[in-house]
Amino acid sequence: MLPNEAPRDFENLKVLILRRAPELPRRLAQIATYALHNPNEIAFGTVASIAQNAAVQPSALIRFAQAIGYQGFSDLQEVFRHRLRDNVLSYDERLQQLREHATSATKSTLIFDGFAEASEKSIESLRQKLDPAELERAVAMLAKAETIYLVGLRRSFPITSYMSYAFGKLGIRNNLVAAIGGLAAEDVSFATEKDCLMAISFTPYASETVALSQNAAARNVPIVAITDSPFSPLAAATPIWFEIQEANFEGFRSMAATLALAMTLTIAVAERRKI
Amino acid sequence: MLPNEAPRDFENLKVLILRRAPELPRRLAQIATYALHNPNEIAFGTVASIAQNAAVQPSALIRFAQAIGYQGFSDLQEVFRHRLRDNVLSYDERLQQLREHATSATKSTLIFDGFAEASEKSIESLRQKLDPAELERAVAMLAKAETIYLVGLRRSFPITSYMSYAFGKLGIRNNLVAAIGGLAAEDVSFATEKDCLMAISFTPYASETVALSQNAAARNVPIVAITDSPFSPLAAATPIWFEIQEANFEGFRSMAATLALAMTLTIAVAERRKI
DNA sequence: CGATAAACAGAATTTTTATTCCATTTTACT
DNA sequence: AGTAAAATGGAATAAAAATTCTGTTTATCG
Repeated sequence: MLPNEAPRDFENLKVLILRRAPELPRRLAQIATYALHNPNEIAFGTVASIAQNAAVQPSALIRFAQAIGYQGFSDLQEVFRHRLRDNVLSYDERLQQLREHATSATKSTLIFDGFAEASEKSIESLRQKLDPAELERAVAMLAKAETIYLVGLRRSFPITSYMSYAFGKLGIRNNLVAAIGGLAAEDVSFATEKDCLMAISFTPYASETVALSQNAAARNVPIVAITDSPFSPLAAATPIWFEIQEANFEGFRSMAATLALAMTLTIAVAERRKI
Repeated sequence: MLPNEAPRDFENLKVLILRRAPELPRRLAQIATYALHNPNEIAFGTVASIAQNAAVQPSALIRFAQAIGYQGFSDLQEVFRHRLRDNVLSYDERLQQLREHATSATKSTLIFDGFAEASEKSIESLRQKLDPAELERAVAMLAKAETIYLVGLRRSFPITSYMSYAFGKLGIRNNLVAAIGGLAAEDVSFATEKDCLMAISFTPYASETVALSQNAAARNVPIVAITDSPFSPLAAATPIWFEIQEANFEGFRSMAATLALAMTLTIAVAERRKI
């Protein structure tokens, strides 16, 4: 072992682990991966608890620590703890710090800060406005559906595609309506009163989304909508809808709040179904 | 002592300590002050070390913890530690907190709160870790590309599809690689050294994404990657990559930080091109 | 394919750490 | 000021945790 192994700060430790990992035995390499993935777990856990979570023997943790140059696991753990000791501030403290500093060096980080802040604002604002009763009704309606049809184009497509992925994972039948070659209309025409349509659209409202929703509404297909204004054509056509006003940065709207709501609906529906 | 003392979250604990401090015996009040001033010390120290720093006897710490309603010092310490973990409060903890506050809420809003919190934490954590120089390099590389190839499957697909939409709006030539019918490989095989590949993948890494990236790397196509660990196969194959560890709620990872970074890259590239 | 060394799991042991107990001091009250 | 109750310090004990050790398995090399 070379001199000056066993760094006392986290950054160098990370480098060390990365460098040594490939040449470590299987089980120890597994621990290396786990450690970088779950630094907080290492910082707070006990040898026994970490061993359990990482699916290794307690003794392997000590061997790992010693293999990369520490005296024992506790010695290594110190470094993980140290990182949290001075660095991590509470939320409020961090936000505070940010406003005071605003030391974004480059143009790119300015942009990132802008989006980060827009995201946080959007989520905070939705959190305050979101009506629990409305949410419950939407969840109930979606949970009852045989098939959930997901309609969202352009800006909204990432959201519906996420929902489709998550519903799929959760074993909930869904149909991601993709407007390729104008076939969208046919997809949705299969929807019945026993299904449910989830429509997402923001200004300027994509005409297909609006048309599909109105068509579905006319055929008594239940609809849940996410949109950005009570004047949206989606709101007009739909008894259950959520208003989300995303904060924007330089004209580019965040999507954080919409995404959070989409995830909520997805999981809540799955939970509801389980009962 | 009223029922339901002993909060499990730091915010309420702070309130409790402040409320009880005036009526506590001298030595215990001293500990109360010390605890509020040195939360990290409480979180990481041992009874003996904290006692020394706070100039009290070890037993006083246990008495303090019990006096404000905890079973022992370790029980109290848990709360101080929890604050530093980036784990979002779980269901149970939220329900608990709710009972303490006597606020009415539905299951769905609990889920929403969970995702909102996870999103905020993820973004904050990325904000701290994001390296401006790395970001600049990524932007420069993407800005130079004739065509930007976007690769991301499953969980990552919403992100790449958003980027594709935004790039399109901004008049930046891009190619959203969709792995439909195994055609993805052909798409990317057109990429040359003058283009750039943007690859996004998280555990468990989609094999197509990894294969495409490696293939592109072998042909000297510049690559920018977003992934969740230095051990990720994407990190190995790529000189420029970003590590994002999204906080999760009940096992479902937020995507807020990834999305914010994606938006940043998109806009920053457009800005760079304008010059 | 067999021998040797490395890696490993799990139990045993040692060390560290939290908690309890009790004698002494301080405080509050008459 | 005297007494009872509460608070405190510090040692003793109990609990928990880290580390070491040993027999067994797995990999490596001839």
